[in-house]
Amino acid sequence: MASTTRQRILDTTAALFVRHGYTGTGLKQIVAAANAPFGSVYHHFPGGKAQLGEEVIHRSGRMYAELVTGVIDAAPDLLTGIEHAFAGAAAVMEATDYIDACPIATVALEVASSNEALRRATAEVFESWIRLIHQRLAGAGIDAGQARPLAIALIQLLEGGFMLSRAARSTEALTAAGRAAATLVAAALP
Amino acid sequence: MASTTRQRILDTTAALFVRHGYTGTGLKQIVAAANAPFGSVYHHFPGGKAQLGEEVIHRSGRMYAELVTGVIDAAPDLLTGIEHAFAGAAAVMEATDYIDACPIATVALEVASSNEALRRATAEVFESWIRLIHQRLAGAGIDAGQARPLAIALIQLLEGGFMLSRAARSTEALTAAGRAAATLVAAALP
DNA sequence: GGACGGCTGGATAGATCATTCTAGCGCCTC
DNA sequence: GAGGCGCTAGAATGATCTATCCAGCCGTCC
Repeated sequence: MASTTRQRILDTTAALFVRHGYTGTGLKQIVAAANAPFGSVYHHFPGGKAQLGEEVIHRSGRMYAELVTGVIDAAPDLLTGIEHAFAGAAAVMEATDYIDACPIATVALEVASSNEALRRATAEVFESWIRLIHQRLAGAGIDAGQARPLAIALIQLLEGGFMLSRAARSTEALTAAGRAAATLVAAALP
Repeated sequence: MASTTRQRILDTTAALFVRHGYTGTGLKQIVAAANAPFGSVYHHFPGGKAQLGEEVIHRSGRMYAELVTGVIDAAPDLLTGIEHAFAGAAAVMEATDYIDACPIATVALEVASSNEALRRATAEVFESWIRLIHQRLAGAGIDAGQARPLAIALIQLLEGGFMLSRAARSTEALTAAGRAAATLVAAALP
């Protein structure tokens, strides 16, 4: 029972969403990759692909938040923590052949104008990320008025960095994003 | 002959790509929206959906570059030009019910790991944008070593701003992106 | 005027999509 | 040991997808 069928479906779907997005990922493809029976999808997710997608978005959002905040909190100070996060993202991208980027970005853009439930799910994930970064910025002494827009900008740099890095198959964009992020944080620090 | 069938197909496909992405847009959907005969798609684009997609990416990339550089160059100085670009993007988003964002971002993420030809097309568009912004930064006196990574960061802020704005259906993210962009440019200016 | 070719209009094929349904396996409880 | 139920397994369905193919329209050029 190391992994239940349900968990395997969730994990596999998350991985396929990163590569091919929501509409580009088929249910048959999911069960084949997860070594799961087809019927189990509709047993565990009666709402079908939409419900599965929603759970994957929330789950991936939570897991990625833990990963990034873990990196930031492990650093001696906030600025180096931010730098580590971007450097780590670049390293993972290179190591995974420019596949393992943001787990929900592709889906977020795809569903923003076509699926209200999924759009809301991605919005909730982004908002939770903003809050987590905001906390850390405020904790480092950045004043309230600046902290939230700065948190948003940092996430945007990361997302944009993933986008350009994947397209160009190069870490240059993420390196540039990390540099810009460090500049912004350093300027806001008291 | 105000618009040829071929142009109408290209325009309509571009609009649908923004909303639903590459895999989410069907050929039948395109010809229906473009009021074009089905056979014309394969007459004008013998390579099928892939060729059509590639042309749309390059075409949209060129048009959007003209739009943004037009806004920047019309401003009295670079810094206000950048600010106008972000403010304009936010205004367009709000006016179009959070649909008209970056014309190639959705497709770029979708095809990055699944369609090499299209991935390369998006990479070429991003690279051309980087060069256009780079020129203007260098022209304003920002030194060569800083100008390129800064150009990349600005594009990333815009792309990330679009992503978060569309998801949240709010201009907050684009406003924050514009503020961060202005901070970065101001810090780099001599 | 007749022929040719670019373009249109749509039927058709073959694959794949999400979804539903039915049957049966295996474990847990009484 | 018997009954019930969570879960598995896959067939069947109808819609939709890309792509091919062919017949006909219409302007242009011989």
